[in-house]
Amino acid sequence: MPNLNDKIFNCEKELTLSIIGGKWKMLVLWHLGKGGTKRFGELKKLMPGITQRMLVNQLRELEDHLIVHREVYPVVPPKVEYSLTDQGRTLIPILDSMYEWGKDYIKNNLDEHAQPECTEKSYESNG
Amino acid sequence: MPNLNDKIFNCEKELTLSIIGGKWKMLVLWHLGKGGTKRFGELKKLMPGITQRMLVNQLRELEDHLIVHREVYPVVPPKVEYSLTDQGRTLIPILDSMYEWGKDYIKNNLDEHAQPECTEKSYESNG
DNA sequence: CTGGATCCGACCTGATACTG
DNA sequence: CAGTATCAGGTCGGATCCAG
Repeated sequence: MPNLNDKIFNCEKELTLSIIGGKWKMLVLWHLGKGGTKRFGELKKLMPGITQRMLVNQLRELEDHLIVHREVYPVVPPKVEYSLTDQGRTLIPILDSMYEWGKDYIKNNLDEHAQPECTEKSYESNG
Repeated sequence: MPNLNDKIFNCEKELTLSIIGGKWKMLVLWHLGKGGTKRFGELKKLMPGITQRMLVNQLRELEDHLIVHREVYPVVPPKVEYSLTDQGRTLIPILDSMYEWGKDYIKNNLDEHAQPECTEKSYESNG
């Protein structure tokens, strides 16, 4: 069992989990998968609760794991764009499954009259 | 967006993640899904690295979330059996996806000559 | 605009000892 | 056998300040 960053896993499921498991990683993946390439500021705007530090942090880890691509434009007002790699895109179906499962879970157990916030499947709005 | 245990989620994916996201939860789910009902001691034996405290802990959370069922037998040497609920079983396909993804990830990126430990799909050995 | 560096608190995880 | 109680360490997440 290979390890990722000096972490040992009992199973490859845990490797997968460690890649998408950060508090904000799935949200990043979601927005990138759904809206395509985004600038740092755009992502930040899309995730109201996140701090800069965390966004940079999560983005970096995703980049290290070859899930997102970081394109730096050497212009005077710095401009950096983030997008999913091909490999990152393969994660989307899993996120969708998790989204559906979570939705069902709410329906079956908590069953409150709350409206989910991520109603779009990531495939759709991307074109 | 309902919350689980006083935790707020940005999306139902995160609710799902919070249910399977514990360090040992997926392993528990895996063993229960693959091997069926198991006693506490059996689970502990199946997860060499885990401590009693953690196993109890993870099992309790899974139970609270209605993912595993806990059957207590009032006998002199205490006997407790754990099994997946119907709802818990619906999580297995997601774990399988994550397993497959992780396996591919290793193949494509780390590509070491290590042998995975969880080679069985949870469906197979259970039925 | 994008992100680095630092400090800090909360929570998760773990080792050990004890109990019905 | 199956837990509970306690104590301790480490990692994660977050606020704030600084820089190219």
